Amino acid sequence: MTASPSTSRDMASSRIFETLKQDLIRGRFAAGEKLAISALKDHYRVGLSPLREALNRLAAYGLLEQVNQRGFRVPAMELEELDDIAGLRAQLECMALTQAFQAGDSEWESQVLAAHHRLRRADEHPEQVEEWEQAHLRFHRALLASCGSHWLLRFIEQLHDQFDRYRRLAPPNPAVRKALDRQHGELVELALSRDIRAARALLDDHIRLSHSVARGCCESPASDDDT
Amino acid sequence: MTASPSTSRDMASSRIFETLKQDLIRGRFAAGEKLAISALKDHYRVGLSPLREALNRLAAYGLLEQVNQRGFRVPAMELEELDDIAGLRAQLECMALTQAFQAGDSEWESQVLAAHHRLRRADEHPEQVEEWEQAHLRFHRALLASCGSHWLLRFIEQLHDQFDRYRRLAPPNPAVRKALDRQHGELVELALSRDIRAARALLDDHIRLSHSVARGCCESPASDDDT
DNA sequence: TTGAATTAAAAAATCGATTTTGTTGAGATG
DNA sequence: CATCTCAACAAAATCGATTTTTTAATTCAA
Repeated sequence: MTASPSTSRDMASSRIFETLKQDLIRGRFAAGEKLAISALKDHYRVGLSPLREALNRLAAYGLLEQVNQRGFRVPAMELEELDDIAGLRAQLECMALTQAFQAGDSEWESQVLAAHHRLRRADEHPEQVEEWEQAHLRFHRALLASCGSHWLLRFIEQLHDQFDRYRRLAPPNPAVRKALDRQHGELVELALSRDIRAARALLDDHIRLSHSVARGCCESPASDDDT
Repeated sequence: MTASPSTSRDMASSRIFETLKQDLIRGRFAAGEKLAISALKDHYRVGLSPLREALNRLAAYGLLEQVNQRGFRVPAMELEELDDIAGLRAQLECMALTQAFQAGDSEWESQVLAAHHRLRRADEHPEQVEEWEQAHLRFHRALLASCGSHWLLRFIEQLHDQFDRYRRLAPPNPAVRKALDRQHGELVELALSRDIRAARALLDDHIRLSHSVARGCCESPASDDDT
């Protein structure tokens, strides 16, 4: 983790927000589940006020739904919505990629290379899923970082989080995963050579391929795991 | 207002959220201003908990900034950001327009016509600014409503709110306003005839023109007005 | 037996008070 | 004279209790 230089310990509400956000993306809660607030309070060992503030933020972000006078629930997962998310993600990321290639300087190139290196390292430890997930997110972030549009990056991040919520539920597919990994390397090369056309096509393919994997999320009986 | 059939009175936090959202977009607070929470509490006559929940939602939505341990502040207004917002808005709305034209049925056509009619009616009462603003927002919403992408519409709405925050601060320009109004009518015609190419060009122009007006937000000494 | 009405239990939303943290300015120190 | 320290203050964040609303269970009448 590159962030938080010990000087800035943040509020309880921010901590619980991050924790809940990750748990929602990781699929720790069932889709459509109604969240029992006092149960969350006990489980995460936080007070009611910070917890409710975090829930409100998550609802505004789209990772929870707030129903009038009856609390919060985890959004349902529907293939139709996944298709929407993936399609829009492809369009927005291709848009950002073009701008990133046009505006990117050598500092950007370095960051992309560095992020890719960390991703490959994370690949070597398949047991540390969360490390890989973080490195993967950061690689895609680095690739588009120089696009110059704060709001575009913001929306892409939001879509990525939504997308991952589906993808993480889908059964892994080693063959496809290998192809996806290869594409990461190819994206780096195309970034360095500033081949916009080829890179757009590749990124579009990349998201499409990942999308096809994520679509498996609604089949398997969600074999649970981990900590 | 078409919503809320008396049966569903919503929570204090939702009410204060809507009120604050509107006040932020209308420019009732100075850009960069730090919000004094207890002052807000007194002014809006609400408790601390619902108020804080509303502030958290607004921060997640992008209409406020939350600073670590020192409360909330109104985001600064920068021309650079306005350009970002307007540019992205143009791209996303043109994207949505294309899809809306392809998927729109006769019900959609009716809604567009109806929304346009209300907008023209609102035009006749220049003193009721808020009525016009609402009708205007709803017209643009209706035009894209049939695009089929929940998330695209969501982002467009968010950008529209951000854009209006700048536009509302800019001095009015009756000549340009007239041109913009004319474009609304032309958009309706192009929608009915499904002329995607022309409509895209027109919508792009429309946003660009509105953008040029909004850019005046940083010059004038913000002569205040209304209620 | 069904179904509307009542009420008891549970959960969410809100309030008022407390704790924690950041800010300011007076006085001490170099 | 500038800078540092520390107390007093102000503001934000959090807690625990109360109020409001929903949900479920149960009763009573048709």
